[in-house]
Amino acid sequence: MPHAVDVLFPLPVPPFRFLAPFDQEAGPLGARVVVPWQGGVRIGLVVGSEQLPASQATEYRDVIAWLDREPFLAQGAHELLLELAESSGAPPGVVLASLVPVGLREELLHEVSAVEGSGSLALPAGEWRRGDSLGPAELDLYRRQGMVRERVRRVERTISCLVPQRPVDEALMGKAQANQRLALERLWELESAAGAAELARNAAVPDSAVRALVRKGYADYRELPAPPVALHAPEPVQLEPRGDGLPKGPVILVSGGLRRDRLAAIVPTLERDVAAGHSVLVLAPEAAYLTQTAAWLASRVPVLVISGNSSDEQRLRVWEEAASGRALVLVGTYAALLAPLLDPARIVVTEAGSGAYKLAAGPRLFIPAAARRLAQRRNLPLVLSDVLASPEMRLWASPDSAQATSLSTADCLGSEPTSTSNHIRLPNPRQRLFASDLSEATGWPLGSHLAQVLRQVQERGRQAVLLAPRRGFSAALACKDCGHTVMCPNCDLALRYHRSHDRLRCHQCGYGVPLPEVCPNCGGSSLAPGRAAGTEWIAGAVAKLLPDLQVLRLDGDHQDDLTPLREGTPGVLVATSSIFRVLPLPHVSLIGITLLDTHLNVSDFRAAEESLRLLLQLPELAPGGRPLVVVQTFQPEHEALIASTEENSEAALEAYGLRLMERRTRFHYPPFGQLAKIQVSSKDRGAAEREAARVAGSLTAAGATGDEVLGPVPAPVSRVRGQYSFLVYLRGEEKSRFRMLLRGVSQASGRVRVRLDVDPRDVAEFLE
DNA sequence: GGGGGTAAGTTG
DNA sequence: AACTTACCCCCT
Repeated sequence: MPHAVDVLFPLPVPPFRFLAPFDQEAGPLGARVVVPWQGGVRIGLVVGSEQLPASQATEYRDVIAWLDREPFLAQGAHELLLELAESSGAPPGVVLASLVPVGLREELLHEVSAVEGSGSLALPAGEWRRGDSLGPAELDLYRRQGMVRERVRRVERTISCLVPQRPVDEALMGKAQANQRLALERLWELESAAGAAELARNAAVPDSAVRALVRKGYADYRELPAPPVALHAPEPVQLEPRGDGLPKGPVILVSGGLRRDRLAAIVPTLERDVAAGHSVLVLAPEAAYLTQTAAWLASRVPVLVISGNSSDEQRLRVWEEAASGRALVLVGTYAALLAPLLDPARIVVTEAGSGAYKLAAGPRLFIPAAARRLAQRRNLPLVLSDVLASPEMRLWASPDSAQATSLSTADCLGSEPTSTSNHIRLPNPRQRLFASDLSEATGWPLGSHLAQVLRQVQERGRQAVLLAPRRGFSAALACKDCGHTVMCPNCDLALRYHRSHDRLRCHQCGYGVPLPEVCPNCGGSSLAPGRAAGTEWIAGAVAKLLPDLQVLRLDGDHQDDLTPLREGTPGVLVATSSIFRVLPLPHVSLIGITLLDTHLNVSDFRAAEESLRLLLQLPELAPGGRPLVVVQTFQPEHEALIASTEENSEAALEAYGLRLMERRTRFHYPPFGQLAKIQVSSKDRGAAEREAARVAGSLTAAGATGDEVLGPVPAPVSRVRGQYSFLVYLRGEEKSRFRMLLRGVSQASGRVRVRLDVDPRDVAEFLE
């Protein structure tokens, strides 16, 4: 009987079916295959197979070649991909594309030859020719008639680059050729671009303009040899193991302490795993944490690293090394989740509550949740560590969370707030924290309390870090006469004022204009910065307050060299949250948060928890020291702030953690209820609104109640990059019913885009 | 009619 | 996503 396989591609299309030819030995599920695709070939992953009656065999095309004899990904990964697609509402191919960073887009040499007796002028029999020597239509015809044999070979890795061929000339000076001219000028500046689409993005022109350049011979593709790369080995940093390993159990929590402490509590177990010949998968939320985690682990165990920053070649090397079966610890971001580790002992998710684990594009997966599914599927122990145990972590660690989907919190709440068998609580570093009530303190953006301790920093020759909520000078420029705020032409957002460049810039779309001299609304000359201060303003205020002290800045626009601070020179650093991505500053004695309310007031049910996590992470900036923390806020009595300042912090945090759980249960928020955000956007406001109403209507028609469907409502930022957005929320108690309703939401229809986020991390945030 | 652009449809 | 086809607009 003919053997059919279902093949998944890293594209937003469903799996397609092909026939496994008799003359080739078929590989297993999870192997990669090469199949006919448009005018050429493409690599896909086998996710299913079936024996077919001979009568149906003619409907499908043949697999050209099997690339693997073993599954290409971690055991069970092909099933996990389909499961994640189902739970996230994204097409399975999109999940594949974002979780598997290697092996699916490799360059292949495709060759064709005529089947005996069917030779033609275009394709002589018995002779192999390059596949692209036949036109797509011709190849398709031969394929349909069974007249062509095909084979593929791996080729030396080269990079196909778009390079300029001729300079801009007269023929491009016309108005109609403006885009092409822009693109060509950009290409000469860049010297080469990774492809037409990339150049088009870079030069902000439609990609047809770039294609026109290639057609006219101004630019062409060139194969440049890929530079050879070695396996990247992290530089080890000493880590002293702590305790004698983790308890046994399906899910272990490690909370409290510094990141180094949590890793130190985990590392004895990893050493034992490696000694027993096993490998371990360790996940980190972002590249900066990954580097540090890998460096610590490398001092105790053999470590491999894979991240979004790794090159294709490096990832491929890591993939091969992982599959080799060597006992090692693979440290990576989401790109490591499906790596083919042969015999893993466990999965460790560091910073497991971090919002940075939420994928920002493609399927909006929350990686710790995906890791949990993988661990469950393979029956592997899962270790979750974070400074604060989130409600998700607590639920997953509760004894019967595997069955219970919308369970009562009784199991979680019933446990004593002391150490349980599967939850290691490390002592939190004692913080000296002072909440400065902005309704009492005078001065802005440096209130009187903060100013006072800053003066002491100068007097004593110490260092301070001030955390600002945004970069730039101020969040807006407004007219004092008419009240007009200068807005972005593409977005429903105020333009941010950047004083150092004398410009206004949009932080959402990148639009920028020189500082207007008069109000664009009333023509008056009373434009002034709004009160929401950014790093530039705060740095200026510090310089004014402490004229003799060096003031450094660290944000997305501006990165001062921090070496003087590391060496102990007195100074003040004004930074955004990007400070958490650089190495710690051991001499800091004061940390100021200029406005905690920006965090507290985020429109999300996790806002308080995230604010507390921010406060608890502050000691990471100066590990070993015990800096004074001054928090400016209009809400000094906020529970998150109270929880972090309690005398007996472990007990207070435990109590607060359980309160968060209880509240999420009561309001049926995730993980105790289901929540999905559906964002409908279009350049045409009316079209977006109508489509959103249609989505909400179709949910209702499918049986959703008024409690379950909320909206449509205009998005809090109603327009971004020229796209108007409306939001519909779907809530639910029972998972299967929620999934059923969600399946009815179409992903795209014409010029209106529908984007789905199951369990959103920020309920109001704009989806890219 | 040719060139540039956008929209819509297809890929097995 | 990548690519092809259909169609509209503008210029000469």
